[in-house]
Amino acid sequence: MEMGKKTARTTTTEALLGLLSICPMSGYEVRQMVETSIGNFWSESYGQIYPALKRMVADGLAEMKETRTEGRPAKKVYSLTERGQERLGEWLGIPAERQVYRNELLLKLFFGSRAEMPFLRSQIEVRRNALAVDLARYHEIEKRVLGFDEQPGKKFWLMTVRYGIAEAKALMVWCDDCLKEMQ
Amino acid sequence: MEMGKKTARTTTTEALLGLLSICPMSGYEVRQMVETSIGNFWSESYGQIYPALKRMVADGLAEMKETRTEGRPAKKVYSLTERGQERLGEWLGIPAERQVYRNELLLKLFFGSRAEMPFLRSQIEVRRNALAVDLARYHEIEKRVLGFDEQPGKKFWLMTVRYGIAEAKALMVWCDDCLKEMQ
DNA sequence: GGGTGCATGTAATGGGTTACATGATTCT
DNA sequence: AGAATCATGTAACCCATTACATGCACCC
Repeated sequence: MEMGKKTARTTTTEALLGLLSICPMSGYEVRQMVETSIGNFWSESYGQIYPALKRMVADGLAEMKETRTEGRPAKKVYSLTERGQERLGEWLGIPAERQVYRNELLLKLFFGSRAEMPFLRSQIEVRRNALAVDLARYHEIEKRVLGFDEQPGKKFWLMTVRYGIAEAKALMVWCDDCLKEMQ
Repeated sequence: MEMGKKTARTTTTEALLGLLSICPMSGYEVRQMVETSIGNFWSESYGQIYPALKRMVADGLAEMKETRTEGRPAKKVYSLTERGQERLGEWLGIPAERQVYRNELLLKLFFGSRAEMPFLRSQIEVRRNALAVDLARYHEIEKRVLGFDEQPGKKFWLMTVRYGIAEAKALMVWCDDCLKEMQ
């Protein structure tokens, strides 16, 4: 019953390995990075980040150096150790698992016959609008990334952005189809 | 900092309200329903279902009746009360929130410059294949649902299936684009 | 007697967000 | 003096999965 998965699950630690591989950072900067660069498909809160960084140092995956900049509070900058880089490499080699994302909109839609049609339509309209906003933002990001100098990460960042674009476009079409159905 | 969301979050209870509105069921049957009908966009485990059903009875949202069928273990069948139906209606009226899904594949891809290209390609190939399998299954489901008699839920079930189809198709194209990029 | 499917549940564990708590520095 | 931003952390809580525990009924 309800079977065994030996959980080699991806977690905060792996995300931090990746981020620190781009450049050494403090916990606060990690949080900002998450929001500005991988925020479209990943999230981390302080409550996860700070303890994880500590653990990584304890496990020999990262090193900490306290630094002071003129006119700023002191900060603790973390960088990967040799072992941390190895660990990152290992993790990148394991195929990503697909968990079932819980999709609240689809759940509500599935029970649509119990709802009032106008409410339901508005559900879809709200989503369509949100997707349009996303799409515009993704195009912005794409343009910005295209402007970067040639660097190793560039092509991969573009791929992640284009995932967002492909998904948003497809789902907008789906929304339109649904709205037609609901007349 | 890290702001207040007054959490009217969707949870097991709401999903159960919906499922029980389709027909009265036992916890065991709920689990089966989840796997066979909404499993593509929702998940629930026994560890959630049984306690939630109990709570719903305590909150006056559902009623329990123990029934015995010849040659089967006894089971506890739950059905919605008046209040349960109202609660379902209210929930259906609230626009679904979008949480940021954590997408492990994109996370790995974002750090792609630290990985070996063959590993990375295989990540994408694995995903492409999984999507193809999904797509075939969705088409199967679509065909089956189209065969149903006319009933209130039918058009909504089709919408949820077509969401899966739209998404899978778009992401397969994305996979192909990525693979071309990675040569 | 043993495997399988039906059926109900709890406890341990994991992983995450939110709220709380504190403090430096800079700008207005 | 007060607001905003930079900076670090902990504790409470929530929700979910996994593993464990039990038992009936049926068929081989």
